[in-house]
Amino acid sequence: MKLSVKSDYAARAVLWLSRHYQDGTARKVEEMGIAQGIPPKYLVQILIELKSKQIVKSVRGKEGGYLLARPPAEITLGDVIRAVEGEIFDSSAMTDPHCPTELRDGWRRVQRAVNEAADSLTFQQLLESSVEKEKMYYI
Amino acid sequence: MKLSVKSDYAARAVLWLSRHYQDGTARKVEEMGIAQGIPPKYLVQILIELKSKQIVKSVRGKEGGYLLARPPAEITLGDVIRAVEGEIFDSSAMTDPHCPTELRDGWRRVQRAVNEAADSLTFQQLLESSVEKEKMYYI
DNA sequence: GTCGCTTTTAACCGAGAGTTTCACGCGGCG
DNA sequence: CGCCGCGTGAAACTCTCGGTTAAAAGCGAC
Repeated sequence: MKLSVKSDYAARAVLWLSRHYQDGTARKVEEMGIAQGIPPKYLVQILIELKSKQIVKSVRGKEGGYLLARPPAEITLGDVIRAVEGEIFDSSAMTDPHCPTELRDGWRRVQRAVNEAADSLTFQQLLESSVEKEKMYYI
Repeated sequence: MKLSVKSDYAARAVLWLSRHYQDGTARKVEEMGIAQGIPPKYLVQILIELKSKQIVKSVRGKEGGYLLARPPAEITLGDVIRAVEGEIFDSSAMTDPHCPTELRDGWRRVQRAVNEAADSLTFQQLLESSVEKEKMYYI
């Protein structure tokens, strides 16, 4: 069970946009891609999916680019993952009739756990966790 | 993020062996495969991995087969998944230096959540959850 | 209007992992 | 010794992921 790079890329992009959320100005895909080590041509696809799920907005033309559709505090890690991947923690077991129901309940239980964990983590918190760390250095 | 069928198969196999744990007699892989809807030839490979992780034992020769290496109460869902897949919830983000540390901490957090969920679920509990359900019918 | 900059969309492709099957060697029980 | 079922490696097959290409279209400036 491994997380796709796509989800990681998406999260990086949103986190990066979160850092620039204050100024309310759009950022170009290319800039974002280079800054975060993401192939820009690939990043485009991801951003489009994020846009269709109302997580980011876009403006066209010169001085165009992307920006968050809502404040970082209202975007959770779960939102982003679900946007690019379907349901977090999918499994063929969920639909396979051969899978015993007891086991399916088990899978659902860990599924719920990962969902709760991902949904209780906003990008605002991620930002603050970084400044939290900087404070540590002052001690 | 999706669970491989392999993990599902492994869990089904262990659950099935758990049901027959009492009699302490070995069960053939063919029987198990057919009963659980798992390609027997594939199941063999899975069982070998489970055996190398001390989750099941095997006996050879006629009347040979597989049985649990320890009671169902001492086998967790996490044990089984880790046996056939490496670490549960792996991600390239964990090692990629381009991934911001704040985000990496986020990933680790959900990783911990899924690990705890999987480790706190023993096959004994899964078995009991099924009889639990039968009791529901008596109401 | 049109030129240059950007996003948007769809189609495409290579690589690699996951799944499944095959063939054959080996080990123990009767 | 002979049978039966585990043990193991490798071949074939499928499918998704990661990434690229190219064309279409919106927006602003001149």
